[in-house]
Amino acid sequence: MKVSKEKAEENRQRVIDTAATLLRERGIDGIGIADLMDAAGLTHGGFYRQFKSKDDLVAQAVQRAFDMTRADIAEQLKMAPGNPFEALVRHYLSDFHRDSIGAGCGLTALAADAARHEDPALRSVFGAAVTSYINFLTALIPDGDAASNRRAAIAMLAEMVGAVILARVAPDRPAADEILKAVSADLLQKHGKTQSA
Amino acid sequence: MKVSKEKAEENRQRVIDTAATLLRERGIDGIGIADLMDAAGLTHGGFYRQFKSKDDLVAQAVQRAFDMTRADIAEQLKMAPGNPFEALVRHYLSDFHRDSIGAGCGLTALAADAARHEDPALRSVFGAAVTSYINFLTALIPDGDAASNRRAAIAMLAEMVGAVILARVAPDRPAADEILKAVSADLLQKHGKTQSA
DNA sequence: ATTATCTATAGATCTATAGATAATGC
DNA sequence: ATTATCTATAGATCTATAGATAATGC
Repeated sequence: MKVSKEKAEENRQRVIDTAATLLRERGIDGIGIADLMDAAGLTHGGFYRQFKSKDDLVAQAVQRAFDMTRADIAEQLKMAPGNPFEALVRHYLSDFHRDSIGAGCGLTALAADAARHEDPALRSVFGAAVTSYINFLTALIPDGDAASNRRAAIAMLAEMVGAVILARVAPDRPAADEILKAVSADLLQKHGKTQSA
Repeated sequence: MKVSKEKAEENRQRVIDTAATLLRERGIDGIGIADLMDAAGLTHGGFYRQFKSKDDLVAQAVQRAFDMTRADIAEQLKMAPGNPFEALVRHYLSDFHRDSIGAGCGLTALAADAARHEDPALRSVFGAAVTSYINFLTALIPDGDAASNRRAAIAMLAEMVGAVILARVAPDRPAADEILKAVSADLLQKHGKTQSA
């Protein structure tokens, strides 16, 4: 039953990865420790040697989700070196992002959940993610001076997060498509890019 | 123990009203029927004579939340007859809206939750709310032709919903203020209004 | 000897139902 | 007689813990 230290750490990481996905898919209150450990291939009794509490895991798993999204975005931008702004907009507002809650941005999946939870570690992870997104987008906007770029970055982040959330509850597929396309076009136009059809 | 038909209907409405608030505050999985009925001044056993299931109540309560927000917005616009667009933006992006999840727009409080629930009645309520918001905002935008106004309305809704959600998980109060102010300024500027300081 | 994981369970929830009660509405 | 609400409970969860087990790491 016991495994090597190395394997134990690997198991712990797999629990965090599994939770990062399942939490986004089902919400913080929507996944229990037994189901989660089962999905990671372990029994639920072993959970409390690796994590202090469910809140402890949730904070770590949400951090992991943001780290994975950040790496994913960096990779996407590397694949489109000429126009990182447009690449980001198209990636964030893609059908894939709308349809893959468990692999998508933690702000779209869990920010409303997090706003209700008081755990300081979790709140801190979300606060840092918002700050980090705003700084990242500010640097990506080519238009003007620092203050107006920061303002535009905040508006852009709100618009993208809102668009994905709304697309996920739109009445049907065409309505969801319309939301993502309208917001893509708005952002690309606002920052001086010609929109494609 | 039994009450009049009139009183029973009043009790049922109070349960829906109570749920409309508590669901927004605590999330769909965050409030149980016992607590809910207790908050409405009834015992939880009586619940199932009035509602088919928890899902049944949730759909009705979320509809009630949207109805209340719609009435609230109508009242706000009536108080600022000269400039309904600006009045809406300032109202939606107010500190009050950010701090009052239980009285605020259902899209900011529960859309991410709803995206995970498969109950058709609930999905239908959200789909209708998105459609209704878009049509309402389209009529409010003064700028141009129907197609571009609709696109701008979608972008505006996404931006406002995203801004309130982000402000609720911002790292601190100044950061939350900055988000609401930046998005207010962006929307008022975009549609030809001079922003006030 | 230590410890990562297991089985088993405590105690607190949760949704939903059964049957009793007592006031309404005929 | 009907029925809105009550008390009580079934059965399924949930978080967390206790103690056993067996492989690692000394």
